[in-house]
Amino acid sequence: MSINWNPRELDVFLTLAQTLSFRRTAEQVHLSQPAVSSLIGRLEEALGVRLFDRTTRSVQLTGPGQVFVEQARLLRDQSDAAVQAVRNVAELQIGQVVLAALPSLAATVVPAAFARFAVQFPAIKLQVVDTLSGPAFDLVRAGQVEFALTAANPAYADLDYTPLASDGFVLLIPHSHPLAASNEPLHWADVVDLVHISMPLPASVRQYADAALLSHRIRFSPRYEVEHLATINAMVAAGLGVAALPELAAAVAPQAGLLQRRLIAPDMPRPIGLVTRRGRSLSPASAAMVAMLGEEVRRLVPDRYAD
Amino acid sequence: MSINWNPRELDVFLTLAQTLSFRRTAEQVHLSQPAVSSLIGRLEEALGVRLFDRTTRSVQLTGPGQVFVEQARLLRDQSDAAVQAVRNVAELQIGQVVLAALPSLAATVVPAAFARFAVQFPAIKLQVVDTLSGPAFDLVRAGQVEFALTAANPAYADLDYTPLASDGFVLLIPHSHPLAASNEPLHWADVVDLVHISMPLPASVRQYADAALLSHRIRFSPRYEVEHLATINAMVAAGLGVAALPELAAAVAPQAGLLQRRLIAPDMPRPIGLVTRRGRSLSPASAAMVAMLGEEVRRLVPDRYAD
DNA sequence: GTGATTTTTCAGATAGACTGATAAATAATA
DNA sequence: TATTATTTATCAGTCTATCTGAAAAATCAC
Repeated sequence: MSINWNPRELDVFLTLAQTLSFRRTAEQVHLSQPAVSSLIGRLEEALGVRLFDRTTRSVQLTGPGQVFVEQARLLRDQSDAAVQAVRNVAELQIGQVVLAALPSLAATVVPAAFARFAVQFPAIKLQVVDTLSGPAFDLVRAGQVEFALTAANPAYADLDYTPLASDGFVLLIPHSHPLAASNEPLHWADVVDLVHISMPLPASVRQYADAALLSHRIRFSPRYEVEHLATINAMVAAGLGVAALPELAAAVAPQAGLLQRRLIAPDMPRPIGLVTRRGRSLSPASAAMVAMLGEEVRRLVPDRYAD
Repeated sequence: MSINWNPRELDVFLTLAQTLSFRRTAEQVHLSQPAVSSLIGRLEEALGVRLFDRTTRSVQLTGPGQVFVEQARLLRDQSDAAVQAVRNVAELQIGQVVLAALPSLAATVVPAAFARFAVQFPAIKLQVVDTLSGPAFDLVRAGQVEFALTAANPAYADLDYTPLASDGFVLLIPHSHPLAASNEPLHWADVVDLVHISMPLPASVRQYADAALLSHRIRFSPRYEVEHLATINAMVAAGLGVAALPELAAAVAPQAGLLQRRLIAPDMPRPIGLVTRRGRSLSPASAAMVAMLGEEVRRLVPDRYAD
């Protein structure tokens, strides 16, 4: 049924249909004249139909030949369109990026990266799913997002994980605070007894901190508990107390008049990285987005613990 | 820009996209497995895009690969449609026949042939242009009809002419007429003095007869002149006289009770044949129609003068 | 680590397409 | 009518692209 032509053959056929001369066609398509003869002959044999009435002095399209001219034009256009469609994906002229990210990342590096990406590739649709670490892995595995920006999780060994940065704890203090004098890392033990402002217990940030500190036998009891990071920042700036937060959370609602000092002993780095389906390459659009996200993450949270 | 794919390659690609296994694809398309590998590799290189993410344990379509699946399906369908369209013309599933014919032929052999043709090839459109000999040649030359069924004309040497039959004169007589006794050809000289019924002078049939007889010094003066062949037949049948008509004209309105005897001395055969553009093959539909017309002509008017 | 399965790589074989030369056909010209 | 110019078809030889079979490399399961 199907014939084994290729676009080049169609091109030669269409050129002949236009010039009605084997010799001139041969010149135009950069083939010898016998090659054009046999190519048309093959096409006719494959179709089982004579496409040209020809003598040594005249070449004319037959009825079936005229029909095939229309069909060949359609085929050539379709062929070019197919290549173009694939190239468009490859060249970021079309496509989409769908990713999952932790709330703190979705509120910091993701908007920054999206803004830069949209300028460079305006035709790509962008979508971020704001979710916790566990569901982020599930979304990647189910193929609902192409990749996730989240904390490492050894429970999901069937997915690929590429570390980008480490999210350590910092102590948020006002400029005027005595601890603002130095830049050295602080020890938890030296600051737990200060007046702390934190989020309510159910918040993942708080869970994470409490659990980690507990394993180091440090009791952490903040005096103020407020719902929003912006409120914490404002209260710290107002001098009501200090706040121990993951670096990324501290960056969510930046405010003037605040300083950060790293908290160690224990150092509780949370490795932030890229989660993808194993053995599945990213779309060109996603690959470009990953590159930008990486830059933004490193700008905000230097990976002090890398290798 | 354009890639040198062919339908077979697309087929292999689509099979691989479905099976997601090089080995099984190779089996299905009857190729060795390395051949499938290199074929996909060539396709990827030509497109400049990776179509499959593959390890030795898994094969998955990439984003661009998915786009190309849709495009390849469209291309394959288009390719099949192209072949089908051409074959439909060739196999008389679609198409048209447009021919010119002399009035006497358009009223006799053409309807008979059309009737048979329409039964065998119901999808072909049929059209006949009822015209005189000169315009018939012009219509063929201008390409407005594909061929013409008409009398030979040496003035149009640039067109091909294929003789089919000869239209000689017959004398139409009633059964009861004394001349009905024999079947031998009659001599014009023996019948010009009978009571003749004919058409008016402007009619081509009459012009043709008068001119030919004049060149043989035979004076022809019919007593009755009527407009329609059917009327002539009826009058002859009623015993009002006889009628000298071309064989084909006599066949236009056949009537019971009439006999024909050939008229000779002079014998005035008008060669009836097929006129086509030189070096231009007929469409399959027209070729089939020509065959049927030939049969009908020969059935009605045996070519006594052929070769 | 071992074995089973699958894809990739490689070397050799082959079919099909291209080239150049030549033949055949046709129309114009003498 | 013969000759010439031009064009397409045919043919033999060469070459390239693709195929096959064997072996290597990679990956997962046990």
